[in-house]
Amino acid sequence: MAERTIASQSLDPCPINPVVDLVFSRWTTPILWVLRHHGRQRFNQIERRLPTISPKVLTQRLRQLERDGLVARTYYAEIPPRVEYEMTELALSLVPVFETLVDWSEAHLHKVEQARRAYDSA
Amino acid sequence: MAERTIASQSLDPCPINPVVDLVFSRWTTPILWVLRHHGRQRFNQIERRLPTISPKVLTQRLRQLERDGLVARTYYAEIPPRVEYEMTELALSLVPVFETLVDWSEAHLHKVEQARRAYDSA
DNA sequence: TACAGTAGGTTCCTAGAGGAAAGTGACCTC
DNA sequence: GAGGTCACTTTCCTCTAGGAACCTACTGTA
Repeated sequence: MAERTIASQSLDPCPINPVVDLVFSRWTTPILWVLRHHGRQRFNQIERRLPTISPKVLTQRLRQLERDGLVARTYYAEIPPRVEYEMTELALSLVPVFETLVDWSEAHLHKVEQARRAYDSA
Repeated sequence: MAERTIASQSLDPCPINPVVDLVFSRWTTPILWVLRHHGRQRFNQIERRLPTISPKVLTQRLRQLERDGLVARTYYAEIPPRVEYEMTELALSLVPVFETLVDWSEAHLHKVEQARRAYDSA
């Protein structure tokens, strides 16, 4: 490992922080998961599939996902109004990321449980 | 996370939530990133590389990572005391996950910026 | 004598996320 | 005319993660 100056030490950002803020902030992965596995969904459909989310927070998250280009919102000016949400192509490009995480969970998550039990008993 | 019980699994089956809570909670990826790219590090070395973290929070995060089996802590009973932190094998198994995220960022993150500009100008 | 380095611990406090519950408006049903 | 549907919006409130500042014991150094 090469010598580094003090100045360069502080300039050492974690390059995955932006994508972590984007994809792994609260409720975003459950929402994307619902849209991925159930296709286009109306607001109340998503709400029913995520029983512990409040409508205020669901609205906030969907707006954020729409602004980030991960969710497409389609409004139908009917009475009563109808709104449908679906994943964009950009969000679909995240599917391999999610699959990597699922694979890691299946292979290694039990070791985390083991480590916690060992730590707590010591 | 406490509500993620058997009952909610049928309605809320996002299987990556546990690993998200584990790996992508605040400060954990920057800490792991520092350990990955600079090897074993002492407490103050990590602190200097993450200029905006407070010592209290750094202690909390390191304890949590140690409990989860992602970081190994070695204490040397010298005067003044010396403590070194390093990634465990379990944490090293996450490296492909991080690389997947880096790849996605390089390929797609600029589209998020575009989407935000388009949304904000509309 | 005074101070710095070491790895944190402790106390106090605040900003902000997020939950609960009620409201909105236009229409349809009973 | 009372209530339901839909997609939110608004208001109020609580909880907690996290920041700031200070403290610990011990020694080497100026």
